[in-house]
Amino acid sequence: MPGPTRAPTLADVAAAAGVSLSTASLTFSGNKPVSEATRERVLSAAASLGWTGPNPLGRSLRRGRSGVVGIAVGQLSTAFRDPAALPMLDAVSEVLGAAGLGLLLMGDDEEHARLPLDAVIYDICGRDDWGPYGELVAREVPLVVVEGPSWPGTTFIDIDHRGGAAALAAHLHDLGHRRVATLTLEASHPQREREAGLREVFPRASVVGACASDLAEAQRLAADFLSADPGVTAIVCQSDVQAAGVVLEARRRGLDVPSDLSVAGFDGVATPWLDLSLTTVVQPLVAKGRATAEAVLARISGADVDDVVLPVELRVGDSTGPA
Amino acid sequence: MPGPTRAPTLADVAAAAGVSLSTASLTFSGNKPVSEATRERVLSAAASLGWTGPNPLGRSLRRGRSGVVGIAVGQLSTAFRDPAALPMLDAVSEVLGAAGLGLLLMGDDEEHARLPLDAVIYDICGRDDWGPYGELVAREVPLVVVEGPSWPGTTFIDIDHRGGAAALAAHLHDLGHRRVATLTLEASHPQREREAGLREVFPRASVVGACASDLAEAQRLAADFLSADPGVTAIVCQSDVQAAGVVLEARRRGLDVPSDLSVAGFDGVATPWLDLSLTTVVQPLVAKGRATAEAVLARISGADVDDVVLPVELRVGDSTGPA
DNA sequence: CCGTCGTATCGAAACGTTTCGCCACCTCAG
DNA sequence: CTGAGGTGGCGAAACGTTTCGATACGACGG
Repeated sequence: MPGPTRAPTLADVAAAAGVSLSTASLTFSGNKPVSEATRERVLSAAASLGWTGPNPLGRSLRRGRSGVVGIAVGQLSTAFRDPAALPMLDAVSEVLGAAGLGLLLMGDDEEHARLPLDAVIYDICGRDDWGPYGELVAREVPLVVVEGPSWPGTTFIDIDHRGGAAALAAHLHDLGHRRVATLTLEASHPQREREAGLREVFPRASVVGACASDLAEAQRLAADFLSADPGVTAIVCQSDVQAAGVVLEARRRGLDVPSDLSVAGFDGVATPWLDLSLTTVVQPLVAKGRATAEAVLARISGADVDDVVLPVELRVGDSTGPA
Repeated sequence: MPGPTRAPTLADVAAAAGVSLSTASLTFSGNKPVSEATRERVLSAAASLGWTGPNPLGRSLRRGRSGVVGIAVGQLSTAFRDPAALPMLDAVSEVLGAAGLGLLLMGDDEEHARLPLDAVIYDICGRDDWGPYGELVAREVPLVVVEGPSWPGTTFIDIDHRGGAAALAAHLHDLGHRRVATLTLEASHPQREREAGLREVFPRASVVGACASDLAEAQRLAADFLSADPGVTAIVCQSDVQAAGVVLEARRRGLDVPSDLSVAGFDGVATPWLDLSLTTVVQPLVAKGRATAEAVLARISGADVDDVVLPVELRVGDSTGPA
């Protein structure tokens, strides 16, 4: 009499096949050899019972792993609106997926710290700290921090913000620019490093403002700035999206880029809707994602992992020219 | 003698506090009252042992729930490049997060079906079917399909593609357009429905081509089409990003939008880099996300859930005008 | 013919939690 | 003083899997 019969378990399969629980388990895990005859008996028993493979919950408890890796990105829509986030996320997901791990989005709320996570990736460029961090450390969940500030007991994946920004600044200096302004990200590790790199060359660069990597916000800040201080010959932004906003705003006021104003970005992402190739610092997004995922895998397997700093590359486009 | 001592368990806490395992559990879950004296004893025992709350793995097995909900979106970078995806994702995440659930990204590989998932959201507009579906159904994992084709035993969340597309088409017809072309998404449920809506008004609309919701691809298709067939007065796209691509390409050829060519989109997302407000069909992205998440919650709790079809709204912008 | 080895299988013990049913005790009404 | 009712706590049984150590058995070399 069927009724609302509960899902079959491996024990049911074993019983139906007339073998022990352990043999049934081995049949599916393949961790030890099983004779062909019994293998077939077990498989057909499983099929006829409709058993669909080991229950992930039981398996997780036994193995001490859930196969789920959290990725903390702050507000989701903000994080993914930045086109730099996607190739990185893709690479992380690909490497983890190949290892059978899944990626869980950790938003703003802290509840997620109670979920079964094997490791957590911190990729919250915008912020310097984050709530559940303490709880995760206490639970000894491996932490991999991407472009974050220094924290004890975690692995870091970073890029050479400072070097890239300095190279870009040198490029502008070579072009004859002397009065330079910068549009920065909100206070954070990348913001500080990138600004420091710029100031190695232009110690007194003025500040347009600080905002997220958002076109409209950048445009607004540029509008205010250009109205007030028409004297600068170049604006260095901390993201390509910001730079695009500045370009659009400059044009709106009749300024030509780059002959009237040079504009530079950071990241090296595609901006197909802009008919101009930005001068920018290209960061290796895919390599960053891979390195992050590989650090996660290593930490999960208990290995010690060295921090990583990836190189960046200056790409000169059509948005910068002689002062 | 400390050494590499394993993490403390609730049983250790109970022993240290001199109470039974069950009492210790109740102290933290609050499922039954515990006297103030013992509560304090247990709490301080937990604190001194460094016990950081119930191990999610044990809890998951016992409760039969992991707290993780999968969301299948196909290739990640493709899915999230579409700006329509983000508000929806945000809303889903918010509602699920409030219920203590996390969102796990399921990419293209099928391994993820072996993870401990309480439910799965199918939001793969681009495709008509997907590998692990069968396995998930066999495991009786609740499935909520967003804008997908009909599948047995799943819950559907949809929008009124056809009605919206028809309303938009009527708007163009009112403006006097008679020769209309359409740029569609790749074959899928939304594509079919939106095209059907258009053909209610323009049965013989020609087809520019089909592509993802991608600016560059749309631009390329528009270029080919406009070179070959200059006779149409309006192009109806199946996404705003596509429409933006068509606008850019039309302008590149010296055509004015809307006086030389009317262009319409779908979705109602922000395109801040376009100095033109698109005529489009606005879909309620946040409501769609909320409805999806609520369906998931209901299905997880075992309830039967009705399918949902959300209304859309025509928004007339500056990209369409008299023929 | 006996000792050894390798292979296939099995039983039992984890993994860490929640919850069901029961017991002991205290209080209060009769 | 006694029985009823309520409260706080306890023991034990799940939840479903993997894996360790032991056992049975056939083959093989001496």
